[in-house]
Parts: sequence; structure tokens; C-alpha cells
Amino acid sequence: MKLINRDVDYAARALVFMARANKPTVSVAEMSGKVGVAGPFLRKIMQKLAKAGVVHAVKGKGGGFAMARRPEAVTLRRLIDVLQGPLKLNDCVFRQRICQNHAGCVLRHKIAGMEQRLLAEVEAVTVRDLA
Amino acid sequence: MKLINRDVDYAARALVFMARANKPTVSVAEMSGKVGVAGPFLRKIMQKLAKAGVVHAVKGKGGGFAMARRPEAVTLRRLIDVLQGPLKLNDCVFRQRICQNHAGCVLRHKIAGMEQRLLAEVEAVTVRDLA
DNA sequence: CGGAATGATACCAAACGGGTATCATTAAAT
DNA sequence: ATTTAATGATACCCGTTTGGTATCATTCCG
Repeated sequence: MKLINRDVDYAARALVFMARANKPTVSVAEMSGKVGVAGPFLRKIMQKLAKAGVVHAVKGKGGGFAMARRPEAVTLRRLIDVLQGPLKLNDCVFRQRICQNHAGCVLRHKIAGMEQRLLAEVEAVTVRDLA
Repeated sequence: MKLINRDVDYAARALVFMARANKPTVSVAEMSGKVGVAGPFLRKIMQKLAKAGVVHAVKGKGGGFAMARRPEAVTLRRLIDVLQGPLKLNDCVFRQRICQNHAGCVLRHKIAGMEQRLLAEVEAVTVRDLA
């Protein structure tokens, strides 16, 4: 049971790299080596981040990506939401026929509580904390 | 990202059923209908629980399964451990080359903290709570 | 116009998860 | 002893997810 997948991990690294680099834009080619991931793969990740507004893309020669917000405004929760979908600890377990039985209800209720507390924790971690 | 998989969910239901039933043993045939899962599948789950010592198996006619411990002594954590492996939020993300980069280190450290707190929560939930 | 960058998409292979089927073993009931 | 009702152990299947690669289109600086 992974809290984060590789996409999120790579994204975190890349964003830290960008936050540290004092440049208007950083290209994937520059980052991929340092982040430790193949270029095309990282690009796919950056594209998702761009679509979600976490970073800003600049096409053409000399282009690349730039952070769209300050590092302390980018939370781990946001990265998880964008790159692996919303954090739902109850995900997909008995979509149908929810709570026919009492035990399931109680269990799911308890898990929902855990989810809330975990969400608060991932919300509290920012790119700034990682840099 | 599921906290529990279906095995754990089914197991929880079955154990609650067993805890309520005032009988020395309960057969899979009796439970499967109420739990809402096909017999053979539930049996596979019960076998794992038996191997792990959570329940006690009685073979032969009139046999079935019986709880090996009191309901309040069976935690959700135990079920997770037995049926889907230890809860590791960092599971499998960059097994190799751990912490070559600072960002990864910090992130993993924070996740480790979340894991500890989550573990305490699943440890606190017992079959008795669900019954 | 040419080169360097992202955008979009399609594809692939391996791992995982949920589920079924089959045969062996045990032990009570008759 | 035979039948019958139960678990033990395995093997298999299949759909989904996941990690990863490849390809072509688009943009824009020089």
C-alpha cells in the first residue's frame, strides 16, 4: 500500500530542483539526469503538472517549465491529487451495496476518520519543506 | 490507494459474524451467504487466518472455524498484516538507491511519521468495535 | 527556416488483484 | 466401513493498473 507512487516521487524531486534553480525556466533535459528518471517519462509527469496549473510551460527554444506558485504553496496533497488521484482510503472497496451490514459500516466509518487525519498531514507538507 | 483490500474487508465481516454466533464452530457455507462472498474465496481467506492463528480450524463433518482469541484481541492491524502484508506507506518506491537526494530523504521521513500514526490507528480498531 | 523545446497520444510489458476450479485430507454420522 | 461434510493446498484465469517507451505534432527563439 503505497501512499505515493513514483510519479509523485519524481514530481517532488523535480519541483525541488526547480525551486532551487535560480532560472526562469528549467527544461526536462536539465532535470532528468538529476532527478534520476528517463526524459520522456518525466516529461509526461510535467505535462500533467502543467495542465493542473502547478507549473507553467514555455514551449520553443529556450523554453521549459517554471513553478507557477511559490514552493510553500505547493502541497504534497496537491501532487497526489494531480498525479495519482484523490486520496481515498476506502477506494473501490464495495462500491455497490455499501453498508448492507453493520460491521462494514463501522469499519468504513473508522477508515474515513483515518483518511481525514492523513489528508491533513499530506496537506501540511510543501515543496518548501523538501528543499 | 486502498487502506484495506477485499480480503481484509471480508475477513472483518466473517469475524464479526463468528463473534456474534454463539456456536463452537462456524462453517464457511454458513458464513458465505451472510458475508456476501463466494464460498471458495472466503475459504481461502479463512485458511490464511487459520495459518496465522487468528482463528482455529476444525476439519471434518460438523467442523468449521472458531475464533482463537477474544474479539477485542483481534486488531485491524493484524488482519492487514496477515491478509495484505505489513502496512508500509513507503512500500516499493525506490527500493534501490534510497536517499541519494535530499528531497527524497525528507519526503520519506515525513511519510514514515504518517505511517507510524496510521499504524497506531489500525492497531486500535478491534473486531469487538465492529460487532 | 531550422533547431530546441513541450503537447498529445498510442503502445507495451510486467505485476497485481479479485476470483474460480480441482483434488486431497480429515473426521463425524450412520 | 462407507458416506458425507467440512477444511487444506494449489493451480489457473483474467481484467486492471502501473511503470515505461516511442512517435509525431506544435510552438517559438534565433
